[in-house]
Amino acid sequence: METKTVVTALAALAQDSRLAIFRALVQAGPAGLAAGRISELTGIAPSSLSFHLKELSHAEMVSSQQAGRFVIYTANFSTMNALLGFLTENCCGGNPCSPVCTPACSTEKEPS
Amino acid sequence: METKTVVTALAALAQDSRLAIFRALVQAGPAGLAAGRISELTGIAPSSLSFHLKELSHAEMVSSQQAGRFVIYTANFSTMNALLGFLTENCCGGNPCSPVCTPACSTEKEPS
DNA sequence: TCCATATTTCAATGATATTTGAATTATTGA
DNA sequence: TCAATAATTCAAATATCATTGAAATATGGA
Repeated sequence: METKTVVTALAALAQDSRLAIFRALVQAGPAGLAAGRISELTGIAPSSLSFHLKELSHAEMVSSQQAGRFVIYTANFSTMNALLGFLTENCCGGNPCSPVCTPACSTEKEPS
Repeated sequence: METKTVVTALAALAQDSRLAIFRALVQAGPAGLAAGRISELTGIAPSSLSFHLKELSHAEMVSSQQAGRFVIYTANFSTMNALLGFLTENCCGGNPCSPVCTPACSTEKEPS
């Protein structure tokens, strides 16, 4: 993972609303959540939510797919794990560090 | 670790200059680096560096100590580990996908 | 003491981020 | 088709962040 990508991913998570969104999606698992449901769960206004989801998408922290009238968002576990990998290697190097989930959390589909 | 603290820590690392500073300090290990040395290594101007070091300090990602004319900065590994702990917990904890957590780093240093 | 070095602070500027509400696009069902 | 629902886009306002250079603080050595 390049540092530019890492900074983008970190910045995506380094914000109250977006961390809340991402956590909700992680909890929801591979099934994901519709945008409106995320709005309900987090109390973020739709237009603001759209803005943040776009940020998270751009950072490839979440994926989305249209389902009828709904847009379903899912946490992108592979990016999350790559980020964790980078942080563990580069920011924990040569020091005692905690166990990390290596591949784990595989999503059903991988839109690329 | 509270989410407010997490956001602060993530925001501290979510910036080119600060990620570079932090990585340099991680590489330097417990001995740390003087501010001027960090400036040399990263090419960040002193006043800008001070600003970023303050951000990192405020997020408790680095610690500092006066040593004569120099101020020595060191990476704060405990905060980093706490951050990784939070992120892995939220990545793999209590969600539908069965987590398979394995220790990513042994006690010995591995060449990367 | 005086001067050079190391670092921080400050104010000003420019650049990004965030939120809001209104307007827009797209889909479903009657 | 029309009306209702789901979500996004847009522009404007506000807030926060990052960089710069000059000035200030502090330490060590001649």
